[in-house]
Amino acid sequence: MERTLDRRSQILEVAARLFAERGFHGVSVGDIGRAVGISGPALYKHFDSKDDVLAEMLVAISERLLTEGQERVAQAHSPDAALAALVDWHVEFALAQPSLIVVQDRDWQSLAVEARERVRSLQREYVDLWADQLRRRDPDLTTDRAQAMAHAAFGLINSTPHSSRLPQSAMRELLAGMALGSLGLKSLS
Amino acid sequence: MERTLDRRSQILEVAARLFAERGFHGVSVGDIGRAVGISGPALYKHFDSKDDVLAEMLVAISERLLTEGQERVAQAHSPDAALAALVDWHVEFALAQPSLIVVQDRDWQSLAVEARERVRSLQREYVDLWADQLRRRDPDLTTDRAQAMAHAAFGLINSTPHSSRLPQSAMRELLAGMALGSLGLKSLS
DNA sequence: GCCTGCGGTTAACGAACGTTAACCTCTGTC
DNA sequence: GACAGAGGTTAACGTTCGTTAACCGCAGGC
Repeated sequence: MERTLDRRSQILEVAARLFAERGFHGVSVGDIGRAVGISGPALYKHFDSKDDVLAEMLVAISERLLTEGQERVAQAHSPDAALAALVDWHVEFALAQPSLIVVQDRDWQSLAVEARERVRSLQREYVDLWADQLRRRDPDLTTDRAQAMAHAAFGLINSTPHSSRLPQSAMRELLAGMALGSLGLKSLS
Repeated sequence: MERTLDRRSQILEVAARLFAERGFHGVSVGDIGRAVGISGPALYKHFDSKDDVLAEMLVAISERLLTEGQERVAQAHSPDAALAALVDWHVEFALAQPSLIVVQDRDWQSLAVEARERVRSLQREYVDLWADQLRRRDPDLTTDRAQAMAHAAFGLINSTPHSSRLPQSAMRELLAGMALGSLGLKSLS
């Protein structure tokens, strides 16, 4: 069954899909309500506002990406292993939650200031998690350059919603291989 | 001076910047008018509708990316050289027109059916331009996989609006190197 | 067996949107 | 020097939006 998540989670899930398809401003609260089987203003029994739905969604993603990323880095025994673990994690997340990935880099600008700054700060920390490992591997790398490399790797991996023709396992292997290649790590196969 | 482009081009340019910042649905015709120094409905002296502005913008980008890409491939003497030329071209375009890059992959879904299909078709052709060169280089590559690789490379290169800390020439070199690395080509330096 | 509160409903609101209408002011043409 | 058209203006339109208000049914605790 599984469609008996509590309403709140169900709304978040469905709203993510709609936001990914049409953008935050392209989706009305009526659309969201209809998609979960309630109608319009009932949404306000669960959230303070439409902006709140987006905020909760984006803060949750950013936190999840960061904390799981930190854990995987902590368990790695070399910068190369850490980077491989980060790539695997990001690929896994992007393949499992393509809608969230799309919303995260398309609609964060629609957040109210407070939530926006929280999300930005978490994202910066996540970028730096990658950048630090890159600089441990190559101490000549400047911080700016390492951050730009992390962003580029995210862009590569986050492209997955744009090309869903491949089976998931093939896509996972392809994206991980390309990401490692782009960062100058030798791919396994 | 140069700010005496004809109004039409000026509107397209300014609208691209606004759409990139806030999304198509997050920008009103009043916003666009204000940004070019006229007010609201005056825009209709130059375009049939707000959708028309977006359509013209996106069709122009897609055509430009494709035709210049085709020319660069035609002048290359090997698949490797063709891919390097495509990477250089895409990087150059993304650095010169970050707003257009953002709008192109964020707001194409807001297009009316006709324009949307035209843009999609041009984009498919551009993807295949890349995919064909990848398959000439490695005949074992399936079409689906080659297309996914092209999309991933676009994602990497198109990440440039998200990280503008580096000087442009350093960014050009970084993105080109990473893109080639992701595609399995040996980078020059 | 009442009552409280959760999760719904429909109706209504003011604001903002895209667009149209009506009008004005130049500028170049015959 | 009348006139047409290009490119502006403000006022006004209908629609849609996010949100609030008022109301209702039902489950669980006392």
